[in-house]
Amino acid sequence: MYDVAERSGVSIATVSRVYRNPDSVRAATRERVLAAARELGYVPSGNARGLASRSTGVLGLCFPDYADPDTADIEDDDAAMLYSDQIIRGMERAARRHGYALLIAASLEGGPESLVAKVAGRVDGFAVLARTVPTEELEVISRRRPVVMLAGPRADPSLDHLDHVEVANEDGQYELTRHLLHNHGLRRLAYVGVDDTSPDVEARFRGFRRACAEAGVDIGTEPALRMPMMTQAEGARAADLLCDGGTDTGTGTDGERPEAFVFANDQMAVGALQALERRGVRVPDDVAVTGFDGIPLSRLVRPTLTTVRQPMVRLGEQAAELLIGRLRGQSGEEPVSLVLPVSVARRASCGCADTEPGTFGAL
Amino acid sequence: MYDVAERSGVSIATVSRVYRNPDSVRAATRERVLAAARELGYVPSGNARGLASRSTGVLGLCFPDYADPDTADIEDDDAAMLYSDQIIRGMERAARRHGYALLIAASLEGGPESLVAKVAGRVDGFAVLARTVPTEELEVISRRRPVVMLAGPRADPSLDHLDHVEVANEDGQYELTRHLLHNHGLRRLAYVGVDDTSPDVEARFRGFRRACAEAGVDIGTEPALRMPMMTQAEGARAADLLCDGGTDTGTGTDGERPEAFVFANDQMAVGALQALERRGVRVPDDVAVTGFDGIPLSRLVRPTLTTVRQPMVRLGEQAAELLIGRLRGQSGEEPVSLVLPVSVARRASCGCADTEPGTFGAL
DNA sequence: GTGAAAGCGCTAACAG
DNA sequence: CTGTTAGCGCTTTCAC
Repeated sequence: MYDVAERSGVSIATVSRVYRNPDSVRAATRERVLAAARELGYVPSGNARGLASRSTGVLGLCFPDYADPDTADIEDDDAAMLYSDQIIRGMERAARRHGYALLIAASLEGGPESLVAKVAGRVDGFAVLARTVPTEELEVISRRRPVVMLAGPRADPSLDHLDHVEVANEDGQYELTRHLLHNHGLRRLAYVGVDDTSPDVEARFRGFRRACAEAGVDIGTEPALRMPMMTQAEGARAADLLCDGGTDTGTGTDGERPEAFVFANDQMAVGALQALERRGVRVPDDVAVTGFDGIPLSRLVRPTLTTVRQPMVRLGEQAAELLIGRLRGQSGEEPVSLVLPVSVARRASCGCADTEPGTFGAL
Repeated sequence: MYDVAERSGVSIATVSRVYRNPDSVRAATRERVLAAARELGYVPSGNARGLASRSTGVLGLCFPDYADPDTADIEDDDAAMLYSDQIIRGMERAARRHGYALLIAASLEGGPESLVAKVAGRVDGFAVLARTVPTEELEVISRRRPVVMLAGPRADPSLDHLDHVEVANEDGQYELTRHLLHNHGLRRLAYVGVDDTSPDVEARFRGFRRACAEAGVDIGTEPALRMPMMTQAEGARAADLLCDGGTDTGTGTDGERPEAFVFANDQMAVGALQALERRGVRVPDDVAVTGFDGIPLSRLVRPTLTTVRQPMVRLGEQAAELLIGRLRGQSGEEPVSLVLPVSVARRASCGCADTEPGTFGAL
């Protein structure tokens, strides 16, 4: 910058002005500066800028490196769009609309200084996919810049002051379950959750229970099954267990095979479809299967999977909007908490005709 | 940082050491510092750090905001994974492996200071999707930091010094065309390109020509058709034109409908499938249709689309590796140029049985 | 092992 | 409209 100033015969202040506020500089001067900059190959230092102006014009996003090994190599992993990809997309778009760029990093452990801290130090504010970052670290960081939590509701009270966006897990599962109950007249439903108690999954289960309770179907207070992980492999295992009557908790089935397997996510449901096909159990004729999430894979499997679609792109957009609102000092003091609506995708695996666009109709 | 130093009774130099090189500080001191930092909610400033150490630990990526309006709202645009998404994924992963974060921004016009410049100023090096950034600007920036071009080959000689990675467009199209020629015995092939001459598309067409020439099929030196854009709508229009004998250039068909429509990308091919269905022309019985890219949609349409799959995730990974190599001062002076291999996906639209995993087999 | 001091490259008043 | 002058918060020799 000093060189540019010298070469164009002005002060560094003027060079600075040319970039930050072009109109405040006489056109001729401006051209001279720009020309010098071009000749010198001048690239303004974002760091120095940020330091001096205490703001970076960058938003951050931390997400888990969620690579389910089961799906990792489908199509060289080209086709399977993960949550994080969609959130990234939404957030980048919204950020860009407001002139921000997006810094992304999957969480990674580290010494006293994790990648999160590194990201945090380079952005004006950032979003975190729930449970990606140690609570304590988040707490510390959130004292200095706006942070919004994504998807997982405020698990920890020490994080209650954070803004937060999630999807309607409970309502979605409730609607789906009602569909099974009322439209398909099913009664013996088995819910498959996960050991590791996740707020999202618990909310979904609550929706399931509520629907069952309203229909007078007793399914107990616990999922029929809790698997250690929410992967395809575990989904397949769950299906096997359920078929073999390996459980009698909360299915209301007394060992009989349930009429519907209600999975806490699509991954497991897809694994189940696979296992059922292997065993020769027909879906949906012999048993209905449902998932949750609406991942692209859910439309690729046969039968197509009935599920609850989450608006992940919107999630990312909302995160950016919220952060930018905070940065502008709008959105008062109160922490904001948004719940994005979901929609039930009725497809073949519950016995519906798959009328959904997509196979070709969408084109 | 000064506060942390004071509170823990050390100098700022020591605080700095605790974060950058923990082992150079006595354990007791270190703990004291860390505790103070926690109490104060200290978040190291990435900017100040970068300024002082002249490096950011961040890689950048500029991509076009490629939102084909035709596909934009499929499934709330949740399902359609764009190129950029895959490249982002690959690049983030590779960057992370080496301790870098990734700063992303879709290109956007601006005053003297575009978003690109902003990104450039905040990263140690970055990748650019071809034709996303004005050549001149790139030239200037690349004098200061490593830049790698993605996908589009060195269009401009002033950019010849840049590293660059692309996919085997020509070979891919060549293989696909040979398949049509030899395995399906087709002769009257029509290639559909685009007006706006793109290096990728030209390379693909060269592959097409080469295969035709080798098989003794004359198709002239120009694509049968060049559409203004590579969208579904244009693909549909192209199919109509071809069916109506609206061209007699280079099809070798003299107005008769060609036996195969070879599209320069999947988008157009998908649009064509749609148009053909409308007209009652059966694919592949009446005419074969092929695309290029291997977008997820190509597996969702019926018939599934025969195409050439590009390894976009690898592209992103390579970009990151290349940059990091440069930053480490490895990879000598010479610009590196990589060509990633592609693979032909033989699916239903060319008359092959779609044996490809994915519908269920992949699970 | 720890402190002191000199910048890193830019922005933002404040004068002129 | 343009120049002067302080820092912004950290890293980094170089002493101690």
